[in-house]
Amino acid sequence: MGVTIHDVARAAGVSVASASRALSGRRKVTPEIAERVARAAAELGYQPNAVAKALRDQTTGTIGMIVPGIGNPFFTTIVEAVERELQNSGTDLLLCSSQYSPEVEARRLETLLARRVDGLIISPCDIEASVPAVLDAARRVPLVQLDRYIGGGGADWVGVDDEAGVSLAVDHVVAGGARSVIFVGSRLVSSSARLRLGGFERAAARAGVEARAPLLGEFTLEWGIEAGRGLLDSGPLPDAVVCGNDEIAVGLVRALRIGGTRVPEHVSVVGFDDVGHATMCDPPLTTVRQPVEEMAAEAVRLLGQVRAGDPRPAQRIAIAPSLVVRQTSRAVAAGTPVEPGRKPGKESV
Amino acid sequence: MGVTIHDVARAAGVSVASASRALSGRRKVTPEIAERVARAAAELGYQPNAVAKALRDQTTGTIGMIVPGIGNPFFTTIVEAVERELQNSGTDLLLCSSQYSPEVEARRLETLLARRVDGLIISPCDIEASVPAVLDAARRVPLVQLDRYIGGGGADWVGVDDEAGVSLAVDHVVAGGARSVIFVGSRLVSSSARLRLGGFERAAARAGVEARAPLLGEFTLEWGIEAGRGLLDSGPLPDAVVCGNDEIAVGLVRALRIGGTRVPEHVSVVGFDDVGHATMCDPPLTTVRQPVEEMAAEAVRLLGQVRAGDPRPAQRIAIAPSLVVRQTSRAVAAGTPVEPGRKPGKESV
DNA sequence: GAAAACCGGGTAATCGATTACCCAAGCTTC
DNA sequence: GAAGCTTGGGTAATCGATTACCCGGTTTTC
Repeated sequence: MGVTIHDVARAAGVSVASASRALSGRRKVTPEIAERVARAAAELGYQPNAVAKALRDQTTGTIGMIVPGIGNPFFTTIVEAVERELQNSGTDLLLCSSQYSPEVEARRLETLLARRVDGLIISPCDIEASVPAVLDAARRVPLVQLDRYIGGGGADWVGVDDEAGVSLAVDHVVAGGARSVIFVGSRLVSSSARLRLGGFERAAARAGVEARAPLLGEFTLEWGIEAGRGLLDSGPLPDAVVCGNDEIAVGLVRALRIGGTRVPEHVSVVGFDDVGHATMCDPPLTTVRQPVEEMAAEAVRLLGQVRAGDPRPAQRIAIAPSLVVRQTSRAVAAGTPVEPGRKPGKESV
Repeated sequence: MGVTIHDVARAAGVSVASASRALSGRRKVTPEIAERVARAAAELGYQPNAVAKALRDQTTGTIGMIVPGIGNPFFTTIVEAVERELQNSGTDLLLCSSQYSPEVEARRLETLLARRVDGLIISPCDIEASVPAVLDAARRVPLVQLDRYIGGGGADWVGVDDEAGVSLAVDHVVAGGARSVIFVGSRLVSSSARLRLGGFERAAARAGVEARAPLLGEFTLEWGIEAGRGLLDSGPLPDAVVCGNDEIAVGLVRALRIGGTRVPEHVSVVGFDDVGHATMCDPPLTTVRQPVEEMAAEAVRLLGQVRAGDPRPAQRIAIAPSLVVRQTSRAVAAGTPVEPGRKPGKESV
């Protein structure tokens, strides 16, 4: 291991400067030297040391990305989109997971900064606890928040228009005849969680329908199942459930159906994200689609413009989502009156 | 950006050597200097440049990991396990996806080697096409294959005993009364695909049951659904289906049930991996569990022992899997509940 | 024909952290 | 009291690639 440009230069019988120039082509060399250097490099299997290059150039050609977890298909999808976006720019991605922990997140930020990434794309796991580490990082290096953001502004952000997305969902189920609706989402530790709940409440009020007290847990299938059971156990079902993401929606649908409730005949369910298995579940999920490719492209573009510690006020770029109607929501035209879902066993409240 | 140890030394009024020693503690300094340096470093917000350190030390404190895709929950699970394993060793992980393409994989290997990772953990996407790049990398840096491996040996490997796992599955369905079985897996581009099919055929022969011609596609839910439809369309169903992984199994179960076939009453289905949503699907999936934590621990341990280009013959460490019986396979003896306290056909988490 | 411009090659500085090596001061030891 | 040891600080080399700067030779220009 470790053939350096000095070895190549020696083998080719030239100076390191000539070897470097021949290999990089940044200054002309005679064809003969070019040829000798190329041959020597090939024979020795020379591969430039990116660490040395990074030190000299003061740029590593890498950008860091931190997401809350790689078990969630939404994040893996967006990571893949960012990767694709970076593909031909020659920079590559250092991917980290914060494991939904602000402490781990802060540590990851530290090491990425120590490794002198040229930029950072982060989806901060906690709207409050993530603030200091993210602001500090934004002071040192170009940083763009993607999907989630920290409270108080202070760093640029690209994401979906969560409120608009939830409004689409609410308006859709109301158009399908729903008079009572409920939101099943995650506890309010992230911006997404808050905006989606807020959007839900405003949209329900605007539509003049009954909004039940929301159920808040995690962005997981498990929580969806649990919430579905909870709904079944606690009196008459609402006409529609708007979920914080697809994982919750899939779990919820499953729990409802196992409990004997028909979806969408008894209850409409709408998800959020449209990634992973939304199309593949049974029945296919009506959901709000996040424009992941555009979000990734926009994040990368913005990152190229941001300067570290720029005093310019932070931008927030919210991209419009769209509703994808599949089979967990009632058709708009169905004017049949709402019929209460079948209650299993228990009576309550 | 960019406060160096020189700045700290100047602010503290000492030499860079003293500053370095005070910060690293690798040689004694007077308490007074230690104090002054610590204060200067804190005030300036000094953070050592990992790039410079790496160049000087000839070690980066990173290991690279390449998996075929981060969309597959098996790979994200094993990545998380490796991350956990590395957590307290101070090294961190550069994660890459080869996107199931040997060309992308070769490029990723190049850039990881250029960045002088201290080691590599890779699940090569193609048993044949991945060979040259992986062997070349193994010559330059300690390398351990995890899960999948390349043909012809030449690099150490840690994984599950695929043959034994499939045997468990076959023996289980046979014990449940199956007389005809079929394998639904992936095309034979990876070692896992080949070993699982081979194991299936041998186990079926040993058990003396009819083995139908296998259906081979991708390790995806989509392929599982397609294969399930294919089974329904092509004459009498076998008694049991052994799947190449859980994604396939979940898709297949869904397709069968939508087609009116009852699982496990008409057909038993067994998956492989036991990650992601195996427990959460309906009905919960009987599957072969890969001991992911042990595999990750073993891979990291082995990586610490491997030398680059070691002429010693490559090791293959196959860890024994276990069968997790849930509700997609028939009970071994009629009337015995497979999971005590749970009724088949009723969902529980 | 001389000055200027150009061309292509080499030497050494640079990036930042670490540390081999040197040196001065204070001890110990006989 | 002199030789030797210990202690702790500073100077400069090192890692490898790039490039500012210099230099000798050739070509161009007036």
